[in-house]
Amino acid sequence: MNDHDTPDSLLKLDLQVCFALYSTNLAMTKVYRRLLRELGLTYPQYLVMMVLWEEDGQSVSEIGERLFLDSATLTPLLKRLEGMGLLSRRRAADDERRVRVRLTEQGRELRIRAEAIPEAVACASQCQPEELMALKDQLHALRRKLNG
Amino acid sequence: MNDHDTPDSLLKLDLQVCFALYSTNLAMTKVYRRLLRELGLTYPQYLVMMVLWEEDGQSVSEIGERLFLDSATLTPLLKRLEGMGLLSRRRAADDERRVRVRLTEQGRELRIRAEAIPEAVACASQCQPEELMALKDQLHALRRKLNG
DNA sequence: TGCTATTAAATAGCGCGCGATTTAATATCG
DNA sequence: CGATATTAAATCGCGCGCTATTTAATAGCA
Repeated sequence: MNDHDTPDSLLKLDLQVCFALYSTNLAMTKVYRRLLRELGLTYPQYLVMMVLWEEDGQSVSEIGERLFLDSATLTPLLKRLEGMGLLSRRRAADDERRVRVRLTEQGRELRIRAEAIPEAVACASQCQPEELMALKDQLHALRRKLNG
Repeated sequence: MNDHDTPDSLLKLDLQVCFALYSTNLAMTKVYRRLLRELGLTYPQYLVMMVLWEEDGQSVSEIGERLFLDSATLTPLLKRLEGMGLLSRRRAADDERRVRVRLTEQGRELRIRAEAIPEAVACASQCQPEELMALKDQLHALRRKLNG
């Protein structure tokens, strides 16, 4: 039975979109898991490292704004990265509520090894750049609407 | 700096797609969480219920194939749904390795209350049906490539 | 100044998702 | 038949992601 044949096609359609989002995200995470294993990182940890590679010394909430995550998720994650020797966490001198997160030398060096990851993921996706660009834009638009 | 200005634009582009997928999925889950709270379900539990509403009496691995999940995820989840009185789990008589999952009367009845969910999600997404359809197809295509 | 409100981060508890392993039942083959 | 291989589900341990709450520091204001 096709969606268009049912009176509630709109309802079923969006369900399929949400499940497509959910299951594709699982598939994407699996690809990253395999690639990131040799770096010793999970995908969320990799995202945090990328945020810091782009701009070091951000606070927990600044990182959270970039990644749409809060301190309940980030604090334990950052502690694990700290335990691996990739970064340091210290209260800011001017405002001791804030915790500044700084890369260690080892954390900065990891970037070089991580630069092979995107190409490997692109290879696994086997998509044309235009497709990926279009998909990205649609996802961003949907995210904005869902968050707003 | 625009992606097109850098020599590694392809690499950055796909990163953005993966993060878009990740963060949009988080946003989608948040919307569902609020809507599903009154039903007492999480989004993965809701997915399992939908699979069973569509065809009752499936085994754990059959449910898993539909949802791209394995028994390590499903067994505890199904036990929770069983504890809520929504379904029963029993070893199949003809092959005692398999566990048949059946909806209870209460589980079947929940479907009526759940029918309001898709419309509410569609409303939150504020997208045109054509957009959602296009997005769904692109996600399915990407998922197939990532899984394959 | 001193009081309250707000903010940042941390914590506790729960439910996924999964890699790895275990247990038990069935299938296969000599 | 019996030994081995395969399969289905369960189990264990870990890392998110989140709600709700707590702790501590700063802001705002009489």
